[in-house]
Amino acid sequence: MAADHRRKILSAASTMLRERGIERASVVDLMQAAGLTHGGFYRHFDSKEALVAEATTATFKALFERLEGRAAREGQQAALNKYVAEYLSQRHVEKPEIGCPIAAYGAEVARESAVVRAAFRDGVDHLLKWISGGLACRGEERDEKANELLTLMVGAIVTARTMGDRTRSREILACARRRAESLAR
Amino acid sequence: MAADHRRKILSAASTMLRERGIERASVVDLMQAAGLTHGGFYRHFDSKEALVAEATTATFKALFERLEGRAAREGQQAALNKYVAEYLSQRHVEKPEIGCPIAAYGAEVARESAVVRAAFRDGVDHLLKWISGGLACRGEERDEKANELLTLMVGAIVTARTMGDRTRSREILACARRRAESLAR
DNA sequence: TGTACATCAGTGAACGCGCGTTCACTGATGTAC
DNA sequence: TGTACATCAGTGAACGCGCGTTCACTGATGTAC
Repeated sequence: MAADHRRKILSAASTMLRERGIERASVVDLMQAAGLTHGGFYRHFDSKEALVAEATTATFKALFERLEGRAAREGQQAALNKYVAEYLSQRHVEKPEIGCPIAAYGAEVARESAVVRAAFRDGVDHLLKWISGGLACRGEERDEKANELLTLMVGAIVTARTMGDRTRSREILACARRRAESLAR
Repeated sequence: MAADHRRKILSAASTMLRERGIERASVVDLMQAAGLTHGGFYRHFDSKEALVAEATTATFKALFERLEGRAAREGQQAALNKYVAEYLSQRHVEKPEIGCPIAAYGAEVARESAVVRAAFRDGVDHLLKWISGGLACRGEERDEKANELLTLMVGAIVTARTMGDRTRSREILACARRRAESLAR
């Protein structure tokens, strides 16, 4: 029961952090979204900061489970291509709450405590490794391409989200997709 | 005197917004940084929101003045190359307060009011046009390259800042720089 | 140029509000015999 | 299997704090004659 509630809080946090950012995701709202009252929060987590770190880890973990499941079924290259296509979509621009945490609150993380930054960094590291594993080439070039690809994807979503305008954000996505395809093939 | 103070508030806001993000840049701290007490704020601006919009416009304006000054002196292509080199530098990763507002608080802007989003969008639009003007190629390809270049730059800084680790952020910058050079030549 | 008055920038205390966090309490869960 | 007790998750009121904003007041600036 308690463990179940803990999972619910983490899941609500995972969503709300990406939707609202760290600062605007309050403990009260979070607990309400998990179907609880705010007082019980500290039975599960030492502080909001600790929750943010753990929820970030959980968000990345859920992503990797999806990615690795796909890779096992369809192969690494196909899984990477699907991930890139999903990432560079209008849907991702409009639904930060189910999307990439780097694009959603990466900029905020730089101003957070060491615990949060460490959780985030581990996620980014792992993601880079996974992307690298799905690329056709070998050696150093592979890591370089993975860096460029992630950079391009994050930048495209952040920039597209600032535009509001669908036409402009579609253009930005289309340009990123073109380059991503040439990197991933 | 009053106009001078107004300018000082805008300048302090321009810096502090990039350093701390929108939420964490409080009116009290802002006014103190401008050498004033917080009470007088509302003689100059209707609300914090109005200030954020105007400060964003001012930040972009200052950027364009620098860029266009350089372009007049050294030519558009040279000015673009210099801008890209400055942007994709370790210094930019470590000093958000004097850097690009898109990388610093672009992700936050998506959650702000229409006034703030409009100010931001105008800045991004203008920046894309300026980048496009500095590229060697012509026509549609030029706009596409400008989109990809800005996307790459924003993504590199956001991602590098989440890493904390200098070695990793340097790698990310180096990869982005390599691609940027091939786009800008 | 000098005087009288209106305007308005700036001060600092105060406002209500939402935040993260604490705490006394309730009641359910789980352990010991 | 049943009873007694300890543990602990969850509630909801309350805490101090910093936020954006307001306001009565002060004093400097600027205009009118």
